[in-house]
Amino acid sequence: MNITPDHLSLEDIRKIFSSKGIKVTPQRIAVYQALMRLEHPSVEEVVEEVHKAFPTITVSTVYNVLEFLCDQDIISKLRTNSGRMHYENNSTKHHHIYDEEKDVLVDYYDEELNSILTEYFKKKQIVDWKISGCQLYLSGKYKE
Amino acid sequence: MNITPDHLSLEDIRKIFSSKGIKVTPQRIAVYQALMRLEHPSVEEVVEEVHKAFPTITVSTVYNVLEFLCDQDIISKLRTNSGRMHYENNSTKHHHIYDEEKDVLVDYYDEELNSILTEYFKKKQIVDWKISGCQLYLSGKYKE
DNA sequence: TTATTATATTAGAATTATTATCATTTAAAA
DNA sequence: TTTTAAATGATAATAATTCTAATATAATAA
Repeated sequence: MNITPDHLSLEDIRKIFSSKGIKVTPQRIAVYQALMRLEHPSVEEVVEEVHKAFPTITVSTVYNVLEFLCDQDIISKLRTNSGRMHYENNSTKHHHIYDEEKDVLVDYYDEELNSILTEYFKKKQIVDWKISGCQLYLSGKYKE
Repeated sequence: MNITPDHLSLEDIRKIFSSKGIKVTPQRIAVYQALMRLEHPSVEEVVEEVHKAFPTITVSTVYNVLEFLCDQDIISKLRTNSGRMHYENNSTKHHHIYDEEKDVLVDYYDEELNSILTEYFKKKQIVDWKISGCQLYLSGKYKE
């Protein structure tokens, strides 16, 4: 079974932090919870969401916390061509489609593709590299 | 046969531009030639290289030309997590590995992978999307 | 060849996201 | 409760990129 962050209670979050020896602060919890509610948000979007529950948190802190959670491998980040950084929970493996027209990033889940890639890179080792991430970055236009 | 930009003469470059109805300017040629000599350079690196042959060109112009050549599908761009934009010729299809430690982008050529992906997305259409780009973005650490 | 004109180049200002600094506060161990 | 290393916050600094508007030029047509 795949535990997705959507199911995490406040106690679960505290546990994730404590188990890694990370101090539990209200700011970290708030940022993590905001990330649970959003899809690969930009920092600006995280700030906006966090402010609903925690109006006094500063932008600095949001930046600090997001970067820190990345270092701890609790969340991950990626940069779109627009130049903004986006963050997301390390839950289910997925890829991204970037909408060039609207400058929007969309999750792309594809279990079959995952298996193909995993299978491929299991047999094919890239010499001299220790690969930690593998994401397909599709780009195009959404036809509505 | 695959014509890679390394083999292009000045006349070839003029032809590429003219055939698309693009004005041929010394600045555009210089930028394009610089791109032929470098591997997915950042704008700063392009500027440095172009300056060797064309010291009076401005940074503005380099930005303009690179963006313009992208619009014309002559070159393409991608952004690393460091935040800088990188440009490269649209020659042979390839992917990228991003070295998280050194903040360096490396080309990853893999014909077998290309066929697998092409094959896969031939049979699997992503509904409501017109996909124009498909790149694998690997990240990790180089073991020297 | 020259005149015309739409387009390209340029210098510099403005913007934007992000990072750095450092004083203040706080979580959690002793 | 006290202690202290670490986290937060206000603000300044930076870096890459975009914008603006004046000037210059490539390519077309006369």
